[in-house]
Amino acid sequence: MVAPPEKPSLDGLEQKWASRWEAGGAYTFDRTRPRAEVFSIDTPPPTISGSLHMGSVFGYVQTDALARFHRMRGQAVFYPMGWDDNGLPTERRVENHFGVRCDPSLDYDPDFEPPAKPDPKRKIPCSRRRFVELCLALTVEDEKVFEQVWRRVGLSVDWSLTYATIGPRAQRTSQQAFLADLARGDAYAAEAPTLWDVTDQTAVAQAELEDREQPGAYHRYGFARPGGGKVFIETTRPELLAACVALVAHPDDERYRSLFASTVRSPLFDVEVPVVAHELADPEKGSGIAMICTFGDTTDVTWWRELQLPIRNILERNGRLRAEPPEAIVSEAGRAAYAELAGKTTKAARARIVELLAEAGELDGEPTPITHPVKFYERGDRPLEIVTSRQWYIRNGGRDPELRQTLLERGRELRWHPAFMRQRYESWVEGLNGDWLISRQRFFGVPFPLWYPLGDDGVPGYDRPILAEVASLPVDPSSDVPPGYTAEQRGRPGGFVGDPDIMDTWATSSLTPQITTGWADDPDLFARTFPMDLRPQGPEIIRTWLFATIVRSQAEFARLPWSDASLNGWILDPDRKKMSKSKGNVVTPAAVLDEHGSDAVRYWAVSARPGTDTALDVNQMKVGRRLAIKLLNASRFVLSRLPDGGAGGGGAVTEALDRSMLAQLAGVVAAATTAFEGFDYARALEHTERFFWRFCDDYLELVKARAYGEEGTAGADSAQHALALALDTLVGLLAPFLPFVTEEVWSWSHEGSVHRSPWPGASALAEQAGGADPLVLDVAAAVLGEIRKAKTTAQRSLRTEVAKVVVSDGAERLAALAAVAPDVVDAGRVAELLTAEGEPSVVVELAEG
RNA sequence: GGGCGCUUAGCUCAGCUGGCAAGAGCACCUCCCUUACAAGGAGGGGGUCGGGGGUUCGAGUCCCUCAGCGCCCACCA
Repeated sequence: MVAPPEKPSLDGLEQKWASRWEAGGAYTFDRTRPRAEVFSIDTPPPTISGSLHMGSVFGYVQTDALARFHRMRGQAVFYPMGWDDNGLPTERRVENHFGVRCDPSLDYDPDFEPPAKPDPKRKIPCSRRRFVELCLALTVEDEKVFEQVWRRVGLSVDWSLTYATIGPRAQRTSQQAFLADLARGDAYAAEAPTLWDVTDQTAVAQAELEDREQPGAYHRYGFARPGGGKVFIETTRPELLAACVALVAHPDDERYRSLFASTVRSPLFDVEVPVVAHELADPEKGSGIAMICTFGDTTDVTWWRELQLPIRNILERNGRLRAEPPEAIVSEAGRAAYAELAGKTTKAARARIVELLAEAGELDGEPTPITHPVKFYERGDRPLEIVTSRQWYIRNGGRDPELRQTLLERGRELRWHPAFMRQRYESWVEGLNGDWLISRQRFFGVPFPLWYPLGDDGVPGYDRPILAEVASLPVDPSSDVPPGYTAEQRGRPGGFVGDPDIMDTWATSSLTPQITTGWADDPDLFARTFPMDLRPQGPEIIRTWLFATIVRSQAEFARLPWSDASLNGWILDPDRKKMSKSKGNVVTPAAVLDEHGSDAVRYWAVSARPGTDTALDVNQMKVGRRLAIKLLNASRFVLSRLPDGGAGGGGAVTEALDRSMLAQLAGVVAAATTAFEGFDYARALEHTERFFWRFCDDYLELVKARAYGEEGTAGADSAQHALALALDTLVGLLAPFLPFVTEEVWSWSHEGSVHRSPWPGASALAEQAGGADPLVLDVAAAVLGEIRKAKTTAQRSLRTEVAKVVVSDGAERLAALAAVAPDVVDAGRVAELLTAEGEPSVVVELAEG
């Protein structure tokens, strides 16, 4: 306990208290507590290779306010922090940072050093193991930056519970969960057409897609009908003509009905393809009949599958057309035409085939420019292609109506804050069109814990994988040896090979509840923390993180992983655009924190309604700073009036004004508590803040003279007890929002941390208020307000003496006023206060001066 | 094409189950060094609550409809 300084200031509070909290273990999770007394939070692990921006601070601070509330309520708050460091974003960053690229065919060279001057145009190849080492080195640095900002804004996480998605615990959990999924049949491998990013050369999942409007053109050309004449199709992908396996029209389309079950011949390549019927063919689109290629888009995949068409693949994984033409092209002219396209990118091939079609007189008219949505990998910059490959999947209801229904029901069971966010979950689940593809042909991530035996012919036995033993996890099949084999047998006929892929980063992130609560390795902790209480996150990752987490929990536990989910809003720049790096409007948190201070920035974040998009508003931070300074000064004043500087306690509150104030405060505590219980931190703050200003502006002024002892000891005692009680209550109510300044103020009159003190209770206040009427304070404040107004209007100082005040009002309000008349007289410097029943009015007569 | 959210003072936003003579902060204007606070305080001006219809004694608050903005989802040849 330290007496308040003469001139309280916010300077230095952040460093001072952050280090004391750390040293004192203020936020350490008490793992002896039973599940019922634990509040566990499934914190989003930020992508540490991404830039830190104010949007992150925004959401995390809101969650922290909730964490602090629950901690003060006496719960053991389980609040870990994770770093999402695996996956493509880190690989990209490492490639650019060090000027290297991963070449898995290279042997490990421990002496390999990245170039001194990285050249983005000429990245030096390095082995997979070395590449992963570089990734790990860089992520460690990135994590430090994030941790510093989180500590700076005062997140009350238990830093001993930190994890990384590439760390051993996350790897073990991911692999163990995968093996469990595999055993249950919730995970499986399949060879199938998949969406493919040609730049990163990996498969991607439905959840990672986004549509982008792209310029394109309809190209119209004809297929030769059997009896002569042509049937014209329109396509935006003419370069896939060689991959065409059929034409399709709607079964009811009169124009093409006669062609069904017949065949037509393609231009240039002279390949015979059937004309088929399918409901998905839209008579309104183009010419009403479409080319089915393997594969131009996902509709092609549907047609190919449902109509059982052959596959005619012309696209390599690098996005270029294959060197050899499909076997179906037999004519010399056709093979020559294909040779013109071989090896070209789709874009170049498109340009060339248009020329070829035009030269051959096959193009009907000029291509018609259009813009149309094209699927992209969300992190990619070239359109996705579809290639057939062997991949791992996890069942997510995309092919199983029963599971889908179960997952929808889980979504309804979950309490969403705000509730409307559930709509996004529902539309996502309802729109699923396949299982979750979790394998990625990349390097920095959690490997699949299995190997394949090699036959005597050197061909992997994909249908009989060798699984890792759970006790051996985590394993890396590219360096570890499967049970029953020796290292020398790797890659040899009769030996084995490791599965080369890694898991999608969401396949790990979807297990954050399992990772943090110790599902795989700490049954005691697991029992105390799972299922968790709260999943806080951004709305943009409902379809990925939130959904995938429910999928995994449903598979393993057949239950929700948490009871509540809170969704924060977007941060918009002052022009109401969503902040993003590409727009160059990102403000770094460090700069903002430096300028305004943590409590002020936190105030801005927690003023925003849950789930509401919010502008980055510097003004709001200034308001928060003002509130913090006000708290310092008001607290200093209150404590200066208390005997022993506030260390004493107890005593009775007897005066009407004091009791009325406490009665109002009791209502505020109740309202704030209710709001917090409903995860509405912003409303809790609003109630508290409104009262706090009323307390400072009116109550403190009204009670001041009495607190100074000008009205005798009894009145002073009552004031002092009320002041002490109110101050402790207000500091407690504000603590979740402004942890630094409240801790400072608390330390002036208490030992220990306010953040470990009990959340204020309404009943103790109500007891001291003794059933007093909240109206009393309101009436007193109103009259005082009129007196001030009179002085201000007269352009006189507030110290000006008042000769006479005549208050006219109803009996009830006059009675209230009578009870506090001496306080009003003192605060207003009034010589004579008269009252009369009648229409409400306050007449103020200033003294001469 | 389906869905969700938003539209309240110049700006950023509250206004929860209908009672508001419409709020806060910032900005603007006036005044005040008052012994907690000049990184302050006291006051003031400013809004037909997006448009239109309806329910109701009463609507910013409920219903319908239209418009604009943002977002989510969708099999977009």
